[in-house]
Amino acid sequence: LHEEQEPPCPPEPCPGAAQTFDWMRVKRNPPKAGKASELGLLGQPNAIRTNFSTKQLTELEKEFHFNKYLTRARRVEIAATLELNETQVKIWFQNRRMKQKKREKEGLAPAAASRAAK
Amino acid sequence: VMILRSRFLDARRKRRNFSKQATEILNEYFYSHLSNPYPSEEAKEELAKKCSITVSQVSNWFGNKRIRYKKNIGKFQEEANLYAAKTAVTAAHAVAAAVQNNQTNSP
DNA sequence: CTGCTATGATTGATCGGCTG
DNA sequence: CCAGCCGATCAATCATAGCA
Repeated sequence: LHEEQEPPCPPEPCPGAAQTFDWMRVKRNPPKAGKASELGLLGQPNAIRTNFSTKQLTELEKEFHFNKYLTRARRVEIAATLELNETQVKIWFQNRRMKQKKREKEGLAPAAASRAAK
Repeated sequence: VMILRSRFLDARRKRRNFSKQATEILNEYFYSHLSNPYPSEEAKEELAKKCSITVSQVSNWFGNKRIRYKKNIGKFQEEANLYAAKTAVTAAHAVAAAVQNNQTNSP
């Protein structure tokens, strides 16, 4: 357990002045997903989180069980079929793999928790 | 519209609030590391054990806490001061020990 | 019971680092 | 040099818990 104390005011309690640290200023660039073509108007960066339909999720899930990883060809095919861009399909698989790993890890911890304990 | 987004009522999303003490521990860590509230994987495991929750839950907690804190710093000011004071006591003990150990050699 | 806020979890997408 | 992946995180949203 480490800690690099870099406080601008270590000795002074700084009453009611919780400063603003860098992490509080972090701002993510708005999502650029979606298609500019379907937006007659450009300028407005589609900065909205895409809501996948149940049908799209079902197909993606089905494909995932077939292959955890996509080939370029398969990705293009799926993107076209589901009306999503390749990036969205690629990202979906990436997130899905992480989700899978997370599930596996948690599904095998609650039961066993005594050996390496100490 | 049925709001089919029901996601099948995510059975697992039937949460329970964490225990008062677990929240206490998490907040203590958060506010004592306010300059960088990003616990390492090891720290998360330790917190998870102390709070009797999973590492993922610790991650979720910090993720939500960071976002919500910076979204409205003012709303957490009270809480921040409360924990700041608490950790200050801990720090005071350390300082006291240091002083005591330092009084032997003073010009 | 009604309404609103607090909070844990989920997830599409971003960020930085590493790699073939 | 560059696209895809990983791991962590963000940010918005969902659904319930909790309280007046």
